[in-house]
Amino acid sequence: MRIPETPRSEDMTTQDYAYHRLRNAVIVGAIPPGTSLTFRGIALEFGLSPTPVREAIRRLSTENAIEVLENRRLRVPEMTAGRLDELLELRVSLECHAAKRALPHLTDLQIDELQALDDDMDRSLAAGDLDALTRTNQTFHRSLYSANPDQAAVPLVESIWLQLGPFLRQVLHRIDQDGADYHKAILSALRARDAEALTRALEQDIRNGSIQAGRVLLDTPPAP
Amino acid sequence: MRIPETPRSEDMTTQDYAYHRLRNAVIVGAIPPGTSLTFRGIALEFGLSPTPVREAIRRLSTENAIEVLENRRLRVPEMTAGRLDELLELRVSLECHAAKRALPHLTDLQIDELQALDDDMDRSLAAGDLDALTRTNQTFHRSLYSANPDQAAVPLVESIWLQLGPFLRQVLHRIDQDGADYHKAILSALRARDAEALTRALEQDIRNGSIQAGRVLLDTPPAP
DNA sequence: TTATACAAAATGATATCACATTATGAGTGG
DNA sequence: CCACTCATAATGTGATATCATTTTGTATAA
Repeated sequence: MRIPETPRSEDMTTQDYAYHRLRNAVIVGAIPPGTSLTFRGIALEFGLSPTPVREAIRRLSTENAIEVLENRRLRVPEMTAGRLDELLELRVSLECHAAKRALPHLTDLQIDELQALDDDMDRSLAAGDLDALTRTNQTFHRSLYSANPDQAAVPLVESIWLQLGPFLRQVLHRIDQDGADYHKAILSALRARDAEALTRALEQDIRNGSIQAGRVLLDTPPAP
Repeated sequence: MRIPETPRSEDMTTQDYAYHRLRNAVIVGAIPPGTSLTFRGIALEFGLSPTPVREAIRRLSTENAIEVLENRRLRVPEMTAGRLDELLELRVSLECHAAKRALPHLTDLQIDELQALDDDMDRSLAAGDLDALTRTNQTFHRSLYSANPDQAAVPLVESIWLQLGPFLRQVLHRIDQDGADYHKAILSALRARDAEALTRALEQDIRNGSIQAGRVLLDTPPAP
């Protein structure tokens, strides 16, 4: 097992570092679902003591990104067709709700910033940098919902992203084939302050990944 | 600061005990929002070492039940009118979604069990046991959504419950005045397999607490 | 070959300790 | 009465050690 390294700023706590490194590993699919992990193994690989690693993993297990089994093993949960459908419908429901409630708070300046993020994504796609694409896509959605100053949905959405992580990642290289860029539709809806069009575009943006992810899931049944 | 004790079974891990005891304290409102806590203070009060307490609090902060500030202090977040509204609308959106997706999986037997839980609540209300009422109410909702075998919404809903905890608790003694029992309406909608009526009843059930909580919030502005 | 038993190694959990950082409060000067 | 300084206490963090439990691998028996 090889977990990608991530940058660590000097004011970052060890526990935080372990959390972000593991989180990133889950999102980019570096830990295949079902892989058996141990606290001590991770601590050894990270060159840390078990204490901060345990705290990091407890946080991730609270977010349902990692399962803590009773037999002293940790793993990224397996995906099933039913769970995938459930997570995606939850995403649609939650993110449409969050977007609708953010809309009245959005300033023109903020829409410009979202536009810039979308341009970044176009560049990442052209450059074939899927990691950056994933990251910026999440920033795009997060920024949108965060326009609502009392917003409480983002942490929940992030938990779902974490659970979908490995699969959406696998699917990204197919999405560019699709060509349909729903972010453009989202941006026009924002500019027009059209809640109806906004949720329609967002729903398509999410469901598009859904269909593709479904295909990937069917192509790669879980190992026996 | 006095944190109520909670039962601890012998197979329960220390960290789990600390988590559940703190969680309960938040839900029953034993820790007033804004109260300043420390890891070591809690460890001392619980008679435990700081390590498992830290893990427990990290879990709770991931669920947004407790804030970890940079100035070495922990606290239960203050409630504002905006945040309350946000949390309640999120509850409506999320729980209606979860209920709709649970409905096709619900068996008659499971509906009977929900009916029994509702009867329990009536008894708790008559006996004036608000703690039991709170607990059983949550069990009612959780059981409903959990009928969906692939359900992923319950952990998210629980996070919102935790954030609303102290306020809904304060409000409970007013709700019995109201007399309207939306759980009865929920149960008939379930029996009739009527998704429309189900979400309507659920929405009212949640919003009812909403209105009452709003009043309480206005009655008790945060300390200066 | 398969099943069982058992010893050895690995693991999770948690208390303790050491260290750097931060808060606190008394004392001082304005 | 207020602002500032600074020594002391308190705190968060993380490494280490210990213990009970579980897993694992090997050897023995069927």
